[in-house]
Amino acid sequence: MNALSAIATTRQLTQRAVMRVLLERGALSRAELARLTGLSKQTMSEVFRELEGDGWVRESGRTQGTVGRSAATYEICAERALVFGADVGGTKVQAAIADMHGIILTEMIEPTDARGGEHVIAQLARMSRQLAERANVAVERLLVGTIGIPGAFNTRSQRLFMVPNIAGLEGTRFADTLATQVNFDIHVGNDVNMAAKGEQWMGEGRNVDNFVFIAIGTGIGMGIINERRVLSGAHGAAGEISTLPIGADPYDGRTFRAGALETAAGSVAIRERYEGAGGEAGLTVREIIDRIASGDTIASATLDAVARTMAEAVLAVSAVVDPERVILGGSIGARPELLERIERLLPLCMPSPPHCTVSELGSRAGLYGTIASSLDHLRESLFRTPEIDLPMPHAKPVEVKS
Amino acid sequence: MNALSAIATTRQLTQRAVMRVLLERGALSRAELARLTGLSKQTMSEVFRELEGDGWVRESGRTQGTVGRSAATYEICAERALVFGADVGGTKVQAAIADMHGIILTEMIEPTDARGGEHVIAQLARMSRQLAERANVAVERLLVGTIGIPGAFNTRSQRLFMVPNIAGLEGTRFADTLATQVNFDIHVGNDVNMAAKGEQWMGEGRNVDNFVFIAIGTGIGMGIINERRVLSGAHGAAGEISTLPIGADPYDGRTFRAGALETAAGSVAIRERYEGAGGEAGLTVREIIDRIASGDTIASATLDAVARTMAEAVLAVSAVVDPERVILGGSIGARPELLERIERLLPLCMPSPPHCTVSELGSRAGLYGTIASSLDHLRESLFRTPEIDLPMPHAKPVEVKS
DNA sequence: TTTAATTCGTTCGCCAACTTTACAAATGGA
DNA sequence: TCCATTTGTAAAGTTGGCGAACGAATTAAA
Repeated sequence: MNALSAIATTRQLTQRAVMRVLLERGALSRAELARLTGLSKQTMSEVFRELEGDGWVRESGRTQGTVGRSAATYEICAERALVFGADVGGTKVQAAIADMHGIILTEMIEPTDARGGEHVIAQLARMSRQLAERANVAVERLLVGTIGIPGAFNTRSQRLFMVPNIAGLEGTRFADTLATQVNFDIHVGNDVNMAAKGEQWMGEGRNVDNFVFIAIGTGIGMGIINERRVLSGAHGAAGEISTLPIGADPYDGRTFRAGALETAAGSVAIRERYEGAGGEAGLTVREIIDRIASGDTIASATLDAVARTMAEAVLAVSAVVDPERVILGGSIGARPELLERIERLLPLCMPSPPHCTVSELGSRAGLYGTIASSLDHLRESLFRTPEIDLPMPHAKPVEVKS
Repeated sequence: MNALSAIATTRQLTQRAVMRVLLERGALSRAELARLTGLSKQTMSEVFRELEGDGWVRESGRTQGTVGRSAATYEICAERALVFGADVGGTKVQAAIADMHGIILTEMIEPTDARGGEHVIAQLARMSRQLAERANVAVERLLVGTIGIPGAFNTRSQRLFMVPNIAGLEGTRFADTLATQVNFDIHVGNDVNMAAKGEQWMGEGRNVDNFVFIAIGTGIGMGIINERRVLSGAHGAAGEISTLPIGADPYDGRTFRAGALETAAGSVAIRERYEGAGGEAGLTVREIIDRIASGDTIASATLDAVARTMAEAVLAVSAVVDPERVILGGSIGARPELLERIERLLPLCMPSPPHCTVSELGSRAGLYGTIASSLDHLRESLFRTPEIDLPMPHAKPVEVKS
């Protein structure tokens, strides 16, 4: 609490309280808001004068039909503050901008700039400008952006690690660099974590406080939502379950890099397993799974084996973080044939298996997650009551006196 | 923000800010505090008059040696609010009370009431009274208590589950029942989580934001500290790693109850393995490990195998929650012979293993954890700035407009 | 159509909490 | 001894919010 602020914050607090309620409940009259917040009507009038002056709210109509004088209702100017989100993959970039309600105004997809590094960053900056232009809004309205990337962003060092799929980003201060080019706050997250966040916002994870999103495709990754928040771990590597010691010997040198689980259940493993069991060579995983319907027993057995491994992975994950639900995604994870098998196997290896489903948002989960994350940060910065926090050291000397 | 509060909170906020700084920095003068908080000297004087009147602070001395008039310094009356902590095990109960600084005033140990259920609850209530009496403080000063229990406490239903070691507690509303008998807030946590919290406060987990505490004894359990907070999971079962599918086949009916990992690396498994390999029958695990020093190769090989399994468990845990550090505890986990072996094995199965250590607090970790947890709750209720929170619904309809 | 009841939103007077300015009191150093 | 410096209090002013009262608007009832 700095000089002058002690009192000045009071008004800020009430403004924020009003904005929060308004964002939640939609259009409301001043009198209703006074009742909801416990503030007085006069205060409410004054607060609204200020908020309206700053463009945060506007009159939206009048109440009718009830006894008594009709009231003016106010609503949030949702486009007063906008957010940017982009899901950067090895091949394509999906990006969008949304207003404070999370309504997506514009969205676009283009191939990831193959030159990587600075070029990708410049590409993202350009896309944010283009999206604003197309939506016909001032770029200055963009206040927060979140980028999902297949890699680990170390929040302490502010550097990106483990980004094999995009050239020239390893070890860069990605967020800072981009932030200087776009003039708004940038947050960076792992793409699978973002997909999990997307499912939390708009998909199978709605109203679920603790769940995991497992993406099974070329690689295997997981995003953990714990108490409604993304769990990142010490180095931003939480959920990197490709290395789980399941399905293959983790001490084997060949599994060291890709990880035991990925070696056993990734798409390469599936093809090898299928071909090794006498299946036709050269098929994609999608084609192999498609063949199950037409009675290909080798394909079926292959998927059985994968399911058995993945069920063990679900067991392992449940043992550690105890999710309420498991959402499967990715090109392989989204297949109902796999879900079926996993659901059959789980009760055989654990007493109370978590509820399993398939991703609701598919390839859009990551993009939605970046928007959701941006909205979180936006609301946090706009509406959170500021903590008076000098860090409170936790460890104090203990003397046992008796 | 409820009725009437908007104004009333302002002074509360400043009082809390002052208390926080004072708790952190120790004795300070009013002028110093004014500078630190940014509030004016007069406000500070007034706030101190109030705090002193309520018994929260007292004059502790005067500054000397500096230019200018000497100032009166104030300190927190640490014994103004006390906390209770108890670690309930199958055989014994460790309990203590501490002041606001975490200084333990009294502590005691007694056998767990074998009749279980209500009797254990009554025992805890009595112990809290006895401890207060012995420390010569009024019981009314006790404001918060935390109980560590080998089981899972479901915060939603407020009921205890999976408490095989203490009779008559399964499914009870433990916290509520105890709270009515003691007249202060009661929080309940898993004993291993509490041990982790203890290590965070006073042991190997100091200043480590993300770590896990693995207890290896008769059973195997884990407490996860994520971003400085205990990670509980959806059903309070996070960290129940005895069921990890490692070291034994999880689909095997025999491992279904105890869990694969525990079947492979618990104390029963160690004895069986040792005897199965031709070791002397009837030894305790402690004795088996002790024999390694005197050249018992069977004992050494037995522990090698356990270490190999536990290293895989560490790998699995790291893959999921990415801890910065792993702390080993429990009668077996605390043995340096095991740590040595695990540390040798980890680099063979994972690229960047977490730092591993042995518990610093040993059997006191759990008790310390309950005290730390109580202090957290106490400080939260006394000093946290209240959030104005009508829950902010996150999911809003999205319309893709373009 | 008139009147009553009800609700909205503003004005007025007041309070609580903080700030700035001013100043007396205490203290170490020149 | 005097002075610069710092502490702590007093007085006056500012900001934000509250309750009461009241006019305005609107529906319900007479």
